[in-house]
Amino acid sequence: MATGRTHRPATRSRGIPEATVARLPLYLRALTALSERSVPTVSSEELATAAGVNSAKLRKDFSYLGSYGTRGVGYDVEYLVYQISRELGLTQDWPVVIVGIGNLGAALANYGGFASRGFRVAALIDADPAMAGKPVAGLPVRHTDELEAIISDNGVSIGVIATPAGAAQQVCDRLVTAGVTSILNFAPTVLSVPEGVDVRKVDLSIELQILAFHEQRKAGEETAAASAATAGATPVPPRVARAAGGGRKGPDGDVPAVMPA
Amino acid sequence: MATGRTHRPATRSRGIPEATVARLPLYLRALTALSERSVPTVSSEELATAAGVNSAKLRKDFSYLGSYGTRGVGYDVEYLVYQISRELGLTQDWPVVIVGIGNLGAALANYGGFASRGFRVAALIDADPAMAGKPVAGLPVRHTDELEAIISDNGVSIGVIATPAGAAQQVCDRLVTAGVTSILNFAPTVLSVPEGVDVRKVDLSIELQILAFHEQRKAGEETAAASAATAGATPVPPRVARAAGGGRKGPDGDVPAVMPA
DNA sequence: TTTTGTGAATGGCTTCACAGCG
DNA sequence: CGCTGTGAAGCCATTCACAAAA
Repeated sequence: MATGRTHRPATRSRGIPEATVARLPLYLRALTALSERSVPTVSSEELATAAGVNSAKLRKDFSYLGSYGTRGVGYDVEYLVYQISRELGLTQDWPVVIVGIGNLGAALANYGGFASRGFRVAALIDADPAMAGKPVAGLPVRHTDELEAIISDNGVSIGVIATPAGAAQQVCDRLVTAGVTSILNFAPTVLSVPEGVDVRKVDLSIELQILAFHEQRKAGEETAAASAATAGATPVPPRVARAAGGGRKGPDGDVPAVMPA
Repeated sequence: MATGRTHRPATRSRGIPEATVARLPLYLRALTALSERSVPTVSSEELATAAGVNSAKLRKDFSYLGSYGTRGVGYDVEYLVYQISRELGLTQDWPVVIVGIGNLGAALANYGGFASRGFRVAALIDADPAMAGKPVAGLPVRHTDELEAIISDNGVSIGVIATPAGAAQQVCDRLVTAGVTSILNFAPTVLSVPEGVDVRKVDLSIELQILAFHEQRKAGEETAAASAATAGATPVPPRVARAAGGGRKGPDGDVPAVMPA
């Protein structure tokens, strides 16, 4: 429906696998902690434990960046911190805007993890005129009308969307038109963006749903048919146009196989 | 160091691939939207577009759940909503606790996406005595002392950690001891948990760092050596015990290759 | 001897392409 | 004839295991 490709075009980033890129911030965090304790060197085994991965994976990841270790010794902490920071682009200054200053937007504005990694909150933007001028996390909230000006004045290329779902696509379009090319989306919607724009999505309820899936599996081993037992407000299992017999059935045998009346 | 396995033991969930499980909530959201518009059936192509994936993947995902479609027609929206909800365990009621009622914790407590999907916030818990009793999102904040009692009184099996990093492991240990077996962690730390406990991690700054990586790649095509140009407060590139020559170099040729003095 | 760096083996996920069913 | 369901192929990521370097 919208413009061409959607949702992470996965631009095969020159050589470094996407999975490795996603782990670099993890390594960086562990290394920073070591650096603060003035630990000079670290082995792949130790660092892997601290980052919560296994050491073979870590060494392979680092091998994509270059040979930065010393055999028989390990990795120089400071040097690795620098190399990974540079690889991630954190030696630069990245101005970001946060759009949608509700509970979540305010939490993001106050989050210390941004500033400490080269991300500078250039502006907070909200559509509510009553919010305009009110200080949040030490910054005055600006009105949406100013969005385009703020983006171009500050050379912002990364935008964070924390609006309600209904407003997200519209905000996204304006951000992109104004020159933003990377978007972190907290709104529960799939955003359409033109080629060349990266979108990453964080969805709080999706994570919980994944946990619930596994949780259910754990419980399923004890209580036999626990499905409809616990709830007090489960809606009626909908009947549906669905033929009996034929293909494979649901994996657990307890498919209702409801027939139309 | 800590107890046995760490960070997502990836319990090969009987039949359904992890990647598929992670997409089910996405499909569910798209289907719910269709359901609200009273759309009776949907093709894999349409639904895939709405969910931001490609249609072959969607069909393969659904094939793990069973044959719920009708050839030549598509999928019955209501029926699929029910099947996916059931598969994810959302037909049950899941009481959750949120520990750490700072900015983020409050945002989570107010987030509507939980309640609408079977997750009921059973309690908000904070270590600050000054917070105790104060209402947040309509619930009184309880003190950490009551944590164990709250968990067992409400049969809570899912916990959300939104504390500062320093407190996270301790809170995690107490949650696990009290009976929680699934944890959603917003604190920027790797949590150690015993076998059988699932942990999922949401890290706001990691997502931004991944975006910065790609952003840097985009910019790199235009401005040649942009690395140290923009910043005004970049710390000194650390010198380090690193021999010249030998192995492969960094992928972009501009490795400083600093020598010890 | 210790620990890295990496080919080779393995396993999982995605995509293709089409048989089969309605 | 349209669209699902799915083997088969291809791709990407993880893990193994060891040669090479310090």
